[in-house]
Amino acid sequence: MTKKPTRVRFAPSPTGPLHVGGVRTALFNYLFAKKNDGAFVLRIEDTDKKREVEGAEKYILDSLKWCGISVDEGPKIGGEYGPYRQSERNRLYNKEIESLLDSGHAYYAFDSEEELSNQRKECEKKGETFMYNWRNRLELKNSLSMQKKEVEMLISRGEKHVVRFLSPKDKTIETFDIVRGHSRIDSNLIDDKILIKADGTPTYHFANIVDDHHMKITHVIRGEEWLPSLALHQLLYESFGWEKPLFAHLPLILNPSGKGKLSKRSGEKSGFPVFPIKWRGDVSFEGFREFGILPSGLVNYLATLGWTPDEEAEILEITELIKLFELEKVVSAGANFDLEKLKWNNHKHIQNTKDKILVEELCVCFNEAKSLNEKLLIKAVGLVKERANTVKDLWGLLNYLFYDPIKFDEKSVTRIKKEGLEKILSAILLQCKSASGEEVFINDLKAWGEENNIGAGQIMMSLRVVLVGSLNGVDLQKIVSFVGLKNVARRASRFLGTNI
RNA sequence: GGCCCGUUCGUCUAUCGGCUAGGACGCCAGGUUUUCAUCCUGGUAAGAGGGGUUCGAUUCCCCUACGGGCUACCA
Repeated sequence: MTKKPTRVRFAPSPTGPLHVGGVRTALFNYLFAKKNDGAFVLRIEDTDKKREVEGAEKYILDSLKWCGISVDEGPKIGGEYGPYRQSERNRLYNKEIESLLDSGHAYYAFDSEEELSNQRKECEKKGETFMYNWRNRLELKNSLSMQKKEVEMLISRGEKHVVRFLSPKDKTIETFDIVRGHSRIDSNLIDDKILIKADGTPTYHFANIVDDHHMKITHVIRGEEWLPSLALHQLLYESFGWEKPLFAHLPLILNPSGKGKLSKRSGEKSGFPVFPIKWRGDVSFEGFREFGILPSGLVNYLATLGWTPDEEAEILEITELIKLFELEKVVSAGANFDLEKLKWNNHKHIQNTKDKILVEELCVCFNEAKSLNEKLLIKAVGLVKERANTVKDLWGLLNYLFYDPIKFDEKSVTRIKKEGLEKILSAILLQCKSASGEEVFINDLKAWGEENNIGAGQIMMSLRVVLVGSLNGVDLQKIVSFVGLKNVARRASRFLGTNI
């Protein structure tokens, strides 16, 4: 038997910016596809035109691209099984619903939304849940309870109607999920879900099954929020007589406190974004990119949230993640989002990233960075990057390499305000004028200290405060070499002017 | 409310019945750094509770508790 080629899909609906939960779902699909030499399909589930948000589809594409997740088939990219927007596949859904109607697995229903919502409210009053299924379908307005002629009449008259799935009675549905294993569901608890809405468009449940089948999807990897409808989906496959794909439901990403799904609000509360890149809509939201997170860092962190590679390595590029990925090893419990660990992960990725690329990302975060000399900026980034957790950190870390300190840290200043400070400062100024050059600046200064009986520590700390504004920063000789003697002299006289 | 899923250090997780419960983040301490950070070393800290099954349960089963998800002509 020849194995069918692996095909997975990521199927977001364009109702707003894609959030990290979605990014992780896409990532797991992608890793699984690439691991198995398969195809990663992007399908836009835009069946609900009311909720569609302009720019969302582009945002999804841009986000995936930024993360390094390449799409094999999808809108704009094309592919053998297109179109890849559900709104462009209505003909297919219409054709397929006919077959379910013919086989008796689906039926027409004429109840208005208002009627149903009233029923729902009444049930609620009694503490019950309204369910459209075997219990009550014969008391409602549909092609099962009405005469055939009447139904035909209503339809030919253009009466508003939906198509519902006829869920079976007294059946046990055995479901299988790669991360959760086997489960049994009582079909009596399933309702007659609407398959085709009154406007003629399909609902998620229907379009999803039809598309997965026609797009030859072999593995459905999606969020846990779909687990409750797994039985329904299996029933739908059976009704069509189609072979069903394998399912894997990913655990949800919870907010840092573990209470509830990670949301924009919970992110804001904890001070971090939940979107990959900047969203420009009616309101704009910052993304992880603007927050200073590298795509490789985000991808690495997200991949290990709910999955651990066999190897001990924790810092992995996407190509390595592909090699190690195993869907079977995905954990089943939800995971709290931990900013600290993301930052640590990102710190490691910064070390592995070329300075030039870091500068590009830095310019995304700070407009001001664009006005600096690129070559110098690259050099500066190389000097400070080992201290940075985020790209944004770099800016604060390299500031003193380009700008004279404006403020002097009080604590640092008190620490250097000792006997001999003025002498040190004049020595520094004098040293700047000497012809021996900047590369031996520190050595010469040390020698001067020895001759004058002033400790090297005091000299170095003083020079540091003069140059940086506080007791922080990279190796002093490196700073001197970077800024040049002219700047050292200016900073020293400025310090003299403001602090002495 | 009903249904579904889950529960190991504060957090992410390892363990496929033998455990002195391992690793990572964080935190703390020490070392390196004539500063700070990085880095290195060490430390801290866990099986929700109760019943079974078993020679032996973190691991298998049941109950309870807690948490999450779903319950739309949204996806």
